[in-house]
Amino acid sequence: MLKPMVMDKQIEIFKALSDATRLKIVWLLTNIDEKICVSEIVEVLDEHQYNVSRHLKILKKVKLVEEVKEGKWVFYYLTPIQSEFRKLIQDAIKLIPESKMQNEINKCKILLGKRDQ
Amino acid sequence: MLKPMVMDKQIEIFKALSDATRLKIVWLLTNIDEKICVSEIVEVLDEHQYNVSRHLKILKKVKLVEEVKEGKWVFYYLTPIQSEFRKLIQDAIKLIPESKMQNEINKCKILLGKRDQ
DNA sequence: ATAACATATGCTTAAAAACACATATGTTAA
DNA sequence: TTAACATATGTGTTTTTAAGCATATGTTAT
Repeated sequence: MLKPMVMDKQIEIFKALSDATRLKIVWLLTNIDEKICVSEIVEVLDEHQYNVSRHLKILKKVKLVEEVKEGKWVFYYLTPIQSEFRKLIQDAIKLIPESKMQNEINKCKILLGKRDQ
Repeated sequence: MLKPMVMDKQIEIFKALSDATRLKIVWLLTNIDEKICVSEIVEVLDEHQYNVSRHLKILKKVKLVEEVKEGKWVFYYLTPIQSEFRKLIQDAIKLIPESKMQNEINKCKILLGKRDQ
C-alpha cells in the first residue's frame, strides 16, 4: 500500500531545481529570455553534451522547459507560466544574482552575438 | 580542481524542499503559523519519529526552520524570512492547496486543540 | 551515398539520499 | 533513583540520482 502522492507536482519542481546544472539552465533561460540550443548550453555551462541532454529531459518532464526543433538543432525555452506557483518560483530564480553566473553570462552573450554574424 | 560552487544556497533550499516529508513539514508550519513539536509532526504526518527528526535536521541546516527547547519537547518553527528569495519560495509553498493535505490538517487541528485542555 | 554535425539514450558505475532498527541522550514525573 | 517520555543519532541497507563512455538517431552539406 503506497502512501498517497501529495504535492507531487510541487515536489517534482523542487527536485528538478535542486541540481546545479539544471538550476543554471533554468536561470539562463530566465535571464536571457531567448531560445537556446543544446550545444550552446553545453558551451556556456562547460558540461558534457550527454549530461546537458539528460538534464534537459528532466526539466522537460516537469514542464519547466519546452523544446522546438529547427533543422539539426533543438532549441529549449521556458514553458510559459501557467500557474501562480510556477510564477513565484520563476521570480525567485530571477532573483539569483548575475554575479553568481558571471562566467556563464559572458560566454552566453558572446555566443548569442555570434548568431547574427 | 572542484567546480566553483555557484547558487549553492538556493540549490540547498530546493533540495530541502524536494522531499515529501520535508515539504509537508514546511507546508504545515507555513499554514498553522505556530510552533509545533516533533511528536506532533510525527502524529500528523504519520511518519517514524527518527525520520521526522532527521528531516528536521536537514531543514534546520538550510535555515528553513529553527528550534526552541521547552522542557522535554523541542518545538520547530519557520525561520523568519530574511531574503526576497526565501519570501517568494515561502509564498509559493503557501499556495499549495489545503485540499492536498486535508488529512494532515484535520489531525493537526485536533492536536492543537488538545493542547489547551 | 558519405561525412560531419547535433542530439539523445542504453548501459555501467559511483555517489548521495532515504529508510529501518537499535540505542543513546536528555527531561520530567513518580 | 527509577520509570516513562521526547528527541536525536550510529550503523547498515536499500533506493535514487548523477556521471561517464559508447553508440544510436536524425539532419545537413558535399
